[in-house]
Amino acid sequence: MEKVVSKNFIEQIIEKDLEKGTYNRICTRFPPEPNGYLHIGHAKSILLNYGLAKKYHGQFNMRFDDTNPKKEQSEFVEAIKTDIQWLGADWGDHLYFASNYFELMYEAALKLIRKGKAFVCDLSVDEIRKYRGTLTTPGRESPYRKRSVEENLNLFKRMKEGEFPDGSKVLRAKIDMASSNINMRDPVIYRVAHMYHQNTGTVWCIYPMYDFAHPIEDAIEGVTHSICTLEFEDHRPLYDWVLREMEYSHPPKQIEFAKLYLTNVITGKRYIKKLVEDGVVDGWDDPRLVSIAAMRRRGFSSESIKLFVDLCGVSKANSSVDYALLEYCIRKDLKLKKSRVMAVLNPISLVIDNYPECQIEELKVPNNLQNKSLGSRQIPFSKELYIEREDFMEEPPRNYFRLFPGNVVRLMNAYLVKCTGFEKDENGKVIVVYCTYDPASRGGSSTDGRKVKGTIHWVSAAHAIPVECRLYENLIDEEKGVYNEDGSVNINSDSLTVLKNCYVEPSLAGAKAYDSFQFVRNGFFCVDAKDSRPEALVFNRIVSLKNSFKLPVQ
RNA sequence: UGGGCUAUUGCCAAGCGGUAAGGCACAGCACUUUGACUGCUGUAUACGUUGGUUCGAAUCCAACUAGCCCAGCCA
Repeated sequence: MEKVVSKNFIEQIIEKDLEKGTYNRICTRFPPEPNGYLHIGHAKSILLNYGLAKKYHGQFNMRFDDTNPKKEQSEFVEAIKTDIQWLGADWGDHLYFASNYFELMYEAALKLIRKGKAFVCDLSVDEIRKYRGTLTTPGRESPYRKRSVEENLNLFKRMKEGEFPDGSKVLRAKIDMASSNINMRDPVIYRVAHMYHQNTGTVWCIYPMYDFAHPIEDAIEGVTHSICTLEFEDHRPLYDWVLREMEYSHPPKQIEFAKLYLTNVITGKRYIKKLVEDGVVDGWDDPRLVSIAAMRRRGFSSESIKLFVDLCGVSKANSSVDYALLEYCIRKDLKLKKSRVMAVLNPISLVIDNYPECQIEELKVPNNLQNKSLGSRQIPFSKELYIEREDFMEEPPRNYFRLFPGNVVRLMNAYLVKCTGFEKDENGKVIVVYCTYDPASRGGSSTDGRKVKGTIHWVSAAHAIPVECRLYENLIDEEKGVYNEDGSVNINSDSLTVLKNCYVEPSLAGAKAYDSFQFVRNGFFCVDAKDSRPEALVFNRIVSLKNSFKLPVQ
């Protein structure tokens, strides 16, 4: 696997910290909120954090940031764990839940109150918003800001005891209502929410806000480098404020990097959710999406995603990576690792005139020509085959070197055949192609030194397994761009093509969990190993077929 | 004159005052049991703009421009 030679800016920060002894050993973390499925963007964060911990012999923590019961479900906790494990980010014993720190956070809040740095505020949501001011005008102090420490202590404890209804009171940090950074204008740090929490049940009815909880979570776990995305940059002063007020001895530092975007691909969780709910796609793992589950189903290996993330790099510049890079990564990873089998997606019959009527040969073929260690398999060869319709042309253009009347091609791993004729139906559509084979060319090598330029794939008609094949194109209509003015997305109506009349070689028989892939012309196909419908092998197009046959420009 | 951040080729991205790495994409050649793969070659007189400092600037300074983020009791 390729190595990114240069060091990204986070690695430079870490190395400096290690050098200066700011930290003896680093600790990173991935802190998802269990409110949905993970996607390729999260993979960048996971692999970044895990990779850093590994590279610098530190620790990687998995932590569910479950401080808001309104949005979280245990179903997502399991899905996220599955995805992260699949990606290979091993958290060892370090699996944590922010909700397990609720007691500590409560005490931290108490400490803040005692220091006179927090107060209970009775303002309503709307009032708080009005008092907050705007981007260009300072805010005004809450009338409750001057409550005594004792009163605040008393009120906050009663909030915890469940005495007050949702929305009636909040705990706020006492910072600076005139700050140019709106996050510092006495931010709410605790709210009342009488509801069931997926981890703590009904033990609590007050929950800490992200800005208060996160630095404490990091500090408790001994996280040194708290890596998050750019939109949290404005929160860093507050993150540091909490750490300072709580007087931690070796406080973590927050570092922000740019999110990963893919050109013409929907990465926003909000949009993905809508596509799932509207039935545009058939679930969170629809192969046209870039959720981890979808990519896994489509046939991406975790190694390919790791490669992709590495090649994308880490910076603070907003950018959008080309999907072609992802395709490159999966090709690169699978190329030598997997067996290549044959399948015909758009079949046309090929009859070998001089091949004995009832003869069937078992040909031994290598599983991967470039990797002999993958061994070989037997596939049947007979008089009647299926070949790809595009591999025959009645009147070939210049430089076409596949099958046409009079031309010789190699049937991959089988024989050299010469096209002798063809037959059309009443509509003028070619239905069968005739040829003769050279028995001496078994295996595909000519005996007389002839150079055969064309090689095509095939399956034995009598033995091949009929399957349904699904070709997945970009879900987005690239011509129109991703988003409309009203915020809706432009769906490509041809994003899923179901080919009913496809054939795969018999070695794939019963392969309901077949983990292999297919190399057809320039196309790269994976057999869906996770498909729950064994009657339908699903082929996922990973690489566009746009280059499958390049006619010379006339 | 609200604050914060960013700007290097079609797309990512190194570079940290000494004369523009690398990858993807693209093009050409060679090789080839799939026109793939592989190998080789080519691709920014140019670093958002304009000034300045310097023997020397993508790197330092100034001004400007463009884009992204922030006014949740979300994370």
